[in-house]
Amino acid sequence: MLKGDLMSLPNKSTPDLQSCPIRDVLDRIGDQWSFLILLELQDGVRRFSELNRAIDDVSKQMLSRTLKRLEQDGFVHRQLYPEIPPRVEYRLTELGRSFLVPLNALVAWADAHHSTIRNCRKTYDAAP
Amino acid sequence: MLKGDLMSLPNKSTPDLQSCPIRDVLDRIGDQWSFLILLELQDGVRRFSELNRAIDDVSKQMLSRTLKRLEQDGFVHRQLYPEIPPRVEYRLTELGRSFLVPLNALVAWADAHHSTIRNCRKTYDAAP
DNA sequence: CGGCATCCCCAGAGATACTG
DNA sequence: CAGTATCTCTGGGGATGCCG
Repeated sequence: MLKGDLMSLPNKSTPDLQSCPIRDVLDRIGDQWSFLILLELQDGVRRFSELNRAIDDVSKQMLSRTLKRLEQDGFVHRQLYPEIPPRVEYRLTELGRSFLVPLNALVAWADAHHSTIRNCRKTYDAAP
Repeated sequence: MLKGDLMSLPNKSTPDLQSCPIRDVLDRIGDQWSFLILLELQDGVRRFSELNRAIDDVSKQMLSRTLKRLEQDGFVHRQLYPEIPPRVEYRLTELGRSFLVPLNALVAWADAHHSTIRNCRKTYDAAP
């Protein structure tokens, strides 16, 4: 039952975080914006400003940084049209699309269990 | 295709992060330790010190804080045995176990695509 | 329009020490 | 053993402004 995968989690004797797949991946896309961008791109191509508007509480600074990292890791493809004014389009790569599967599973789980979690918090906080 | 779920992602007009399930959930378990703890607990009951040893680069400070949050959110059950010296056992709740499904999907994905990602980074960084 | 550079600031992680 | 308390400090994110 994923024993093999878990064995590749050994924090023991592997001070290098990069060597642990899940830690390496989550350190990159576990931030506040990455997954929102990926979800936004799942419907197709988006321009920078479109993403900025779609995720309305992200600054263009963070959007820029996050997109660059996603591009760097191969989740996203960046296409520049050298027009004036410049136009840039972002789309998911094959890798990025494949990531949508586990990501959407997570979204579905969160959606299904959110109210339960919120109730747990209330109960917990109500206790002395 | 999960359109319904995506519509519940609207950052627009919902300044309250709590109201977005996936953001709320990921803000809590998207940190560096939560998912490692959950994975460690999937094999059964663990004592505090066992977790501390299993995840060898977590401080007991952070382990304690993270466990408390996981308990608060209902992922983990904490059982105190009032002995001397004290003994505390942690185990997954039903909710916690259900979360293992999407989590393990993510682990499997990371495991399968980690080398691809690392190659992408190299290629990207090599480019001028 | 897209995106860096710069400055600032604070939540959060580490270190250390103490307690039931 | 299983935490909590306090302090410190850093790095990641916001705000602002400039550039091609």
